[in-house]
Amino acid sequence: MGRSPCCEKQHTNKGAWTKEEDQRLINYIKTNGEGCWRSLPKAAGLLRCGKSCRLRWINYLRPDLKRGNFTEQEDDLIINLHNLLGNKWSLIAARLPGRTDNEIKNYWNTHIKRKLYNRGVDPQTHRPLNDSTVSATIATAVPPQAQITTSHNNVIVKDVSIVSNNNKNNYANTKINGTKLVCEDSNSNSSCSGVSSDQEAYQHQQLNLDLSIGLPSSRPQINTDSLKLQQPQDGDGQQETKVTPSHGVCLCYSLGFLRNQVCCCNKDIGNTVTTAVTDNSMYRFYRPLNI
DNA sequence: AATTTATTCAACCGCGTTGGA
DNA sequence: TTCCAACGCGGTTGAATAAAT
Repeated sequence: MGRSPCCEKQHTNKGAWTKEEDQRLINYIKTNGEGCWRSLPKAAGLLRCGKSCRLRWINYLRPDLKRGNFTEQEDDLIINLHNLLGNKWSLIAARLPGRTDNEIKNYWNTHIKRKLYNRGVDPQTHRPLNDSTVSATIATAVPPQAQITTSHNNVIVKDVSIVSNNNKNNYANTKINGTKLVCEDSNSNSSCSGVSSDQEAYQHQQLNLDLSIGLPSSRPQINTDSLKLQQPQDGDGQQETKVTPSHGVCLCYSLGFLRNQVCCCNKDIGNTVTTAVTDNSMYRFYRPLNI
């Protein structure tokens, strides 16, 4: 059994694309537009698998691609977005015009990982390499796809917006900093509420959480020059690297049912995770950026 | 100059998701 | 509701190139 192959393998080319193949693909897409990748190779006269054509176009031939080295600003943005999203390369790429998910993924693996290691930061967790203090209690209480990080005394649960079940009865039932959040289907006139409870275990039902991430509309862009790198020397000769952002950065996790919400917060919130309920049953979580 | 090792990145592969029949 | 083709994503591979010996 198993999945059938995406195309006939016997009569397809593999490996590097030739200039002629590139030109055929460009010409075809210019005339007919993107899409219907399965039938494209035959229509374009290419002995390639549809997937291969799609990848070649998206990662290399698209006219809006930016070529050349990544800038420092792009580096910082990638690091920040990865901190938020994890290895969601397509989501990260969506915030970097002209860059592809594949390009960013490669760049991450070859450059940024090393850069972060040199800073003493674990590229997966974005925490200091010698910091292993994650609350075991909370760690067992969040869905497997969520990411947990700590910032000072706060536990930050990220990436809880993976599952979406539109128009069904949905329950988001999770616990952050001892506050259990319940979000129910807006179609049934219910709303989100925060219920303090340190005792209740997480019960992961079906999440219906929209994640929107954006810099606050009324704030200036992050000045990366203001991120101060400190390397205090402790008694054992071990070094601990801390990066102290001079501003908190607003990261809005919108849990609810309205899409395309734009962050509207404009308050400095220091180093704590705070929550607020908006009038459209949205929860927003703010945290300072911690590189 | 030749060989080995490391690095980069385009391309592939497999799997999860989506949407139409 | 179920099935399945197509799409899209993330992890991995391997050829090409650069750097080191």
